[in-house]
Amino acid sequence: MMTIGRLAKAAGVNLETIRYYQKLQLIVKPPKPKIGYRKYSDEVLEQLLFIRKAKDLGFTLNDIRKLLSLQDKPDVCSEMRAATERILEDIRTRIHDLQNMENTLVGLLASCAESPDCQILKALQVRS
Amino acid sequence: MMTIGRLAKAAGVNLETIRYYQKLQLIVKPPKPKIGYRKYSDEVLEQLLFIRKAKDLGFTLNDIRKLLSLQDKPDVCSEMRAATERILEDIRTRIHDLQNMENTLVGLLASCAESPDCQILKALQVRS
DNA sequence: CTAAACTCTGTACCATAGTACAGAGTCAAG
DNA sequence: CTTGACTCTGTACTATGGTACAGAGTTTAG
Repeated sequence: MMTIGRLAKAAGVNLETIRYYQKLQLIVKPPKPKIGYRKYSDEVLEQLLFIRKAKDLGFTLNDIRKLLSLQDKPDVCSEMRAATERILEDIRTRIHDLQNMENTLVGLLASCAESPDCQILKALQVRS
Repeated sequence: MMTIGRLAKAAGVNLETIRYYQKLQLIVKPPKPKIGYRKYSDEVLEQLLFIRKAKDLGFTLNDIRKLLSLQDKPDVCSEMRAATERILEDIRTRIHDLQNMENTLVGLLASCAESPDCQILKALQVRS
């Protein structure tokens, strides 16, 4: 059991971020004793580390809230797979969009090298 | 010359978006006559269409402000190339990061298919 | 026992890219 | 000449993911 400052250090996140996650219902806010500070268990620490890992994998906080809620359900695995597949789909779409942009920009740079006029500017301009 | 409502329709953007771009100094806010409404030229319309195209290519509004300011400079082409190359770099980094996420998620889904336990959950959890 | 360090609560602020709305002024059609 | 549509100004709100800070209460080390 620890106070919020130690929890933040242990999890490697900003103290304010923990309060923010509490507001978003990602983690539970332990009841405040009449006198003294809230106490946090190792379970909350593990949840914070879970959140960090999931974030690194591209899950949004909204995704993560769902993932955390799934952990208590009986059919965890299939729901987890579904959530993961949805996120994978999304990541692939983003990659595809970015590759389209990449190709367009590469084409613009190539045409720019061949001509004295600024082809990039021309491509963006309506009157040209 | 047209009023802001017609300009918005012609450019295919929300009227409030035009005011927002004015606030960000992306486009010039014409002086308000003592009586009557502001008048917008075709030049502003072209700038709005320019902004839309540049946004589709992945330029941020901040990038676009710089691009618009470059149009008046003598050495447009080289500055335009530099800006474009910078954005291309950025897009490639983003693609790379997303591909890493994609690989990790694909690996998780594959391991999940082989085991009755939820490998995705295990991968995210600290205690496991 | 006192003072520094920490916590609690509430609120405001950052970037990004807008959207919405109130209240006052103005324009245009019937 | 009135009424509905449009514009102007300023401010607040949306989502996302936080960060910062004031002022009050609490804990802990010296």
